[in-house]
Amino acid sequence: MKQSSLFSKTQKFNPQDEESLNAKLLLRAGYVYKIMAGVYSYLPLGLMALKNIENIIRKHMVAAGGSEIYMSALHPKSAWEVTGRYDTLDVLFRFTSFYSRTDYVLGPTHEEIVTPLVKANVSSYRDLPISVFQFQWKFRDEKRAKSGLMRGREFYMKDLYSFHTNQEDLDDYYEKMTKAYTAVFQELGIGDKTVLTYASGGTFAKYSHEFQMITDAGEDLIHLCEKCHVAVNDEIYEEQNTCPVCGEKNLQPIKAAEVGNIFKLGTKFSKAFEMKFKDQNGETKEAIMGCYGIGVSRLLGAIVEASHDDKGIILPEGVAPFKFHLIETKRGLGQELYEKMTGEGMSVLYDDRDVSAGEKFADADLLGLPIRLVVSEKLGDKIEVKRRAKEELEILNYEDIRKL
RNA sequence: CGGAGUGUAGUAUAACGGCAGUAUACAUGCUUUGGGAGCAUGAGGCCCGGGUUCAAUUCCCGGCUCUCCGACCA
Repeated sequence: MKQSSLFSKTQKFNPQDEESLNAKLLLRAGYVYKIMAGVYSYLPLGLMALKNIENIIRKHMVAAGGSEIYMSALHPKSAWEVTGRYDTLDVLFRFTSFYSRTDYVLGPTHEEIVTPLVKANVSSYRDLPISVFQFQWKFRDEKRAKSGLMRGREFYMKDLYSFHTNQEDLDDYYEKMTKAYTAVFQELGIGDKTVLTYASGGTFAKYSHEFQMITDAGEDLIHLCEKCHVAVNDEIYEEQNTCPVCGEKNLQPIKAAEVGNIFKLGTKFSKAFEMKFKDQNGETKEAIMGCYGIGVSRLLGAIVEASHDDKGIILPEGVAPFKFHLIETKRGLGQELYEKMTGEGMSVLYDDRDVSAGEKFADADLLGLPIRLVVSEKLGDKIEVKRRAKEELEILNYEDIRKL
């Protein structure tokens, strides 16, 4: 894409009413635009990055047997009355139709919607297990939105729900999902910083598991076992606690941001909605459920928190909206290379704007695309290559670029 | 929701009880082209409501907004 036709623009100054790094950088770089506290519009670069994260997650969910669906964000009050959460869930956005005086809910999560849906499509053990997932904007009336994309009132999330005939089958699938999540964060480039964390399990399990990315920008305190790369959330941690895997006593307290959460729901929702099936013996049983979430928009914020320098964002290749950022020091100089590269299917943002070279360099650092290419008169046919995450410059031929 | 702060142009900021200034971005022209270039010209602004005052962007009260701390977080 040509940068001259890119919708968003960079900003020279940090916004004065933002403290968090991800908000400052993403706003300045023109990835997002702030509407109000905890609510952002996604501009082309931000949306592309978001979709890249989404696609990586989708790939692993499909590989784990998930079927992608889309459930409405607008919910009837009645669904939430079934579980009693209409009255008890404080983050629930409720509103009333001006015309009919009907009450509605904006979906903060989808157990109340997915359970009746699966009920309508499952009647036998032969239909199970089944897992469905979706990507969707969720709405939660957070008392205090904060930290840029990290805690918003409207946020993008992947939520997957699994339904099983028995506990062992849920346990197996839960294990499978744990592996899938690990693979997702690895592919997103934050695998080293993201640890499986034991958290409160609710009524049906001893633990739930969070995937916590270590960062000072996080809200959570976890106790890390450096040997096993797992942690215990402070909310269930007690002094005598040891690593749940190896028994190590000295766990390190450290701040982290929750980027994923997997949870065994048991029969809580299948009971409420009477989501039953007939087993081999013709007996009627309630399905056993699990749910598995990943905060997609929060991940974009978390990745920026984890990967930046004083000049701007440094995006991992799987997330970056483009792989290459092509800069020309004189107008038109990069045109030919740009056409050649896009002709061969390479992902390149070509800065063809009529601005000074200095401004282009500064913007390239701010946007944080993985590989910067420079063409100039002094280089001739050669191309200067610099990785955003590194200092070194290389002067290469086109053939070398192709190998990248 | 409790506490603290904040609010001036698209963005970042300054000053002031009496014509609101600068930088940047924007428009036009010329110059320039490897680290946010230069000159000239132009357009653009005091969160809302009330009070005090001859006069309020400025002081007072209330509201709203955003940020931070806390509480909250299937």
